[in-house]
Formats: sequence, structure tokens, C-alpha cells
Amino acid sequence: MDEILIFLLRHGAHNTRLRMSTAQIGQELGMSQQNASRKLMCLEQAGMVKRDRSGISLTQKAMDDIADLKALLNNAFEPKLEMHGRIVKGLGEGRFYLSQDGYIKQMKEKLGFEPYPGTLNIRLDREGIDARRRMLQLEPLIIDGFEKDGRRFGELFAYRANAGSIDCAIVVPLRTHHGNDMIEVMAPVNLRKTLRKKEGDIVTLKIL
Amino acid sequence: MDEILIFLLRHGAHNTRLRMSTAQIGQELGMSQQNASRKLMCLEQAGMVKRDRSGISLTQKAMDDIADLKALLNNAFEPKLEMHGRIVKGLGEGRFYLSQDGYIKQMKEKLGFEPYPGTLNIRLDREGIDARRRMLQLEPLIIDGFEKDGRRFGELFAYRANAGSIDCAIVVPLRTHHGNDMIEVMAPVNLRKTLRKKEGDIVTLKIL
DNA sequence: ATTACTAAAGATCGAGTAT
DNA sequence: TATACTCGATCTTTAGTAA
Repeated sequence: MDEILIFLLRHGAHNTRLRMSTAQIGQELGMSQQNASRKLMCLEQAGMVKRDRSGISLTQKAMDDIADLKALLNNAFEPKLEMHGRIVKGLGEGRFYLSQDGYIKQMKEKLGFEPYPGTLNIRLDREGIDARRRMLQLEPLIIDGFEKDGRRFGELFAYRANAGSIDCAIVVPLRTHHGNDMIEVMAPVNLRKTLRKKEGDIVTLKIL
Repeated sequence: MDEILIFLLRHGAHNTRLRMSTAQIGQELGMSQQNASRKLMCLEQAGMVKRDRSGISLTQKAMDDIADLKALLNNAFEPKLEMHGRIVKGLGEGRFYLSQDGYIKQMKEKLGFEPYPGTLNIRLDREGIDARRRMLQLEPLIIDGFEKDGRRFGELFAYRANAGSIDCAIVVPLRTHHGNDMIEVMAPVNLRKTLRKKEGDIVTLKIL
């Protein structure tokens, strides 16, 4: 289906009514006239395409969909966000949260790794605070909240990142008590040990 | 097939090896584990995806394809190029070239209209020359060259455009004897007459 | 010339299951 | 656990043809 939309876009059907027979379209896409005709009918029914005697054109709805795809692709290729900060002592809360099955299961699914139980707490430098703000504009991986033993575990936003060459993720609780200069990082391993760092050392994070 | 590529991209398989089972992928995409497995195999065979024990990743080939699509989409949303110039007398060459079946057939196919035999010759103003340069950066519609009666007809680059509200195309021969302030415009109709213009009048072209 | 219906061929899918 | 095979069901495509 997409194939036809991209074809129409490539032929300028977003600006111009495209005057082209279903036979021609079929030929260019390596399919039969009948198939091109049927697909065009489907797209019309789905409100993606309009046809009248002056030609074929893409609707706003189609363009919205295409714009979404465009945003996704641009994001994937964009230069990565980078931030620096110093390791600070955490309150051991990270360890507690990352021991909850309700979180672990989702993280494994959505991030592709099982988090080491414990987060690295980083206090960002000035540019880091800016980068954090820009990071929050990105589409987060959402870790759903849940209830357990009468206690509420809130929704988390996670952003894939790199520390050194270690895949990790920056976690932002939806309601946080941290200041905007603080981030928590989780990884499949004990980051502090693997990176051979101690409290006060500088860590660089690349957001993916 | 595309669906899986986009999914992998969305999950960062261009930076990170994605550790995710075919069952998980299937579930997230609303298809069976078996189907996800099979599609992944196809993509692997097509050289779009690599898999090893550390996870799934997109190959350069896949990224190239995605980059092409990205370029197309960005182009589609970009503000259109516009150029102005004055009608000048042609040498009647346009008429000769646009009477060649070898060209006509392709133009009908690739531009969606059969060109009126004759081009409008335009001398661009200063900004127009700039716009022309930017136009040449765009992806052209390529009209292949051919041989006929022992004579060589060269490859042409064409760019869809609008003059007034008339769909047309700017044609650039690959080896041109024109200066960089000249363009030739072809359309399904006699442009000069339809626009009610004469030599020396100003014409505005919007590149699509 | 065009578009689109029908019916049969062909491709794709999911359930069950082997590895 | 995991991936991937077979096979019958289902969806898609084409050829033929009507409109």
C-alpha cells in the first residue's frame, strides 16, 4: 500500500494532480493494471487519495502520515545528543526500583537488556542541562507504571544512550524529586565499575 | 517487509544491536512469532539485516535505502523553489527535439503529459540563476538518450514545475550550449499562448 | 482509450511442532 | 528458553473481460 503512496509522492501528487492511468502506474511499479486500480481504490476508501477527472492527489491525511514517517527518519539520522556530568552518590532508590519485576520485564522488552539493579546518578554540567531539556523533546520509551503490595510505582520515561561504549538508558521518572541537573542511568552492568569511575568523576553520555 | 525495517530503526538497530526475540517483535507488530522470524530471515537474505548472538542490527545497505527515502520525504515538504525570467526567442531546436518519439514516449511516462512540440526559452534574473543552481541539486527525472538515423540524442534532466497554474517541466540537456542563465520549459500546451505572453514578458516558475 | 469486476493462481500467514 | 520448519487457511495478485 505504502508503495503506491511513495510512488504518488515521488511523482508530485502532493502539489499537482497526477494524470496517470492505472495501467501506467502498474507498469512503473511492476504490477498489473488491475492491482494498481484496486490499491488506488483502497487508498481512496482509506481517505489517503482523492481522484477526479483532473487526476490523482494525496490528501492531508496521507501527508500527515508521511510527515510522521519523515520525523522518525530524521530523528534516526540526526546527530546524537551528548551530555557530560559528574557521578554523585545516589540514595539507593535506583536499586530498589530496578529490583521490581514490573519494571524489569518491560525494560528487557523495550530496551533490549535487563538492567543491573542500581542506577548511576549524574549531576550535569551547564550544557548538560540544556542537552537534557532537548532530550526530553525526543520520543521516550515509556515504561508503564504499576501497583504492587498496595504501593504505586510510577511511569518512567527512558532514553537509549551510550556511556563509553556501553549501551545504557537514561531514566526519568514522570514525577521526579530530582532537580533538572540530575539524571539517572541504568545499564545491563554496574556502570561505575565497568567504566572504572568513582564519585566525582566525569561521565559522558551519548543519547541515541 | 518495510514494516520490520521501520520497527528496527525505531528501536535503534542502526546504533545498537537490538536484543529482542522474534516472539517479542511479532507481538509488537501484531503478527505471529513465525511470521516475524520468516520476515527477518528474508531481510537477512536480502542483506538488510545482520544477526548474531549479540542481537539484530541494520546493515549499511538498509541505511542507504532508508536515507534515500528520507531524502525524498524531506524534498516533498521543502518549500518550493521559484524562479523568474523573461521569454527569449528560441532557435526552434526545442521543437525539433520534442518531436522525437524517443523523447516523447519517456516524457509521457515520467512526467505524466505529452509535451507540446516546442519549448519556452527563459533568461533568468539574478536570483533565478541561484534558484537554477539549487534546482540542479534536486533529484532529476532522467529522460534517457537514444540513437536515431545515426544521430545521437543526449540524456535530458527534467524537473517538474508550474508556470501560472500550468504543469510543466524544466528541461536541462546534459551537455548544453546555453549559459547558466537560460532554461527551457516544456508543457502539454503551447505555454506562450496559454499564458498570453510575448517575447520579453516575465514568467514565474515554481519547481515542484 | 479507460476503470474495475470475477475467478483462479499464487503468495503470505498462523498453528502446531521439531530442533 | 529460543528459532524456524510444514501445511492448511487466508489474503493478494493476475488474467480475462465487462462496462
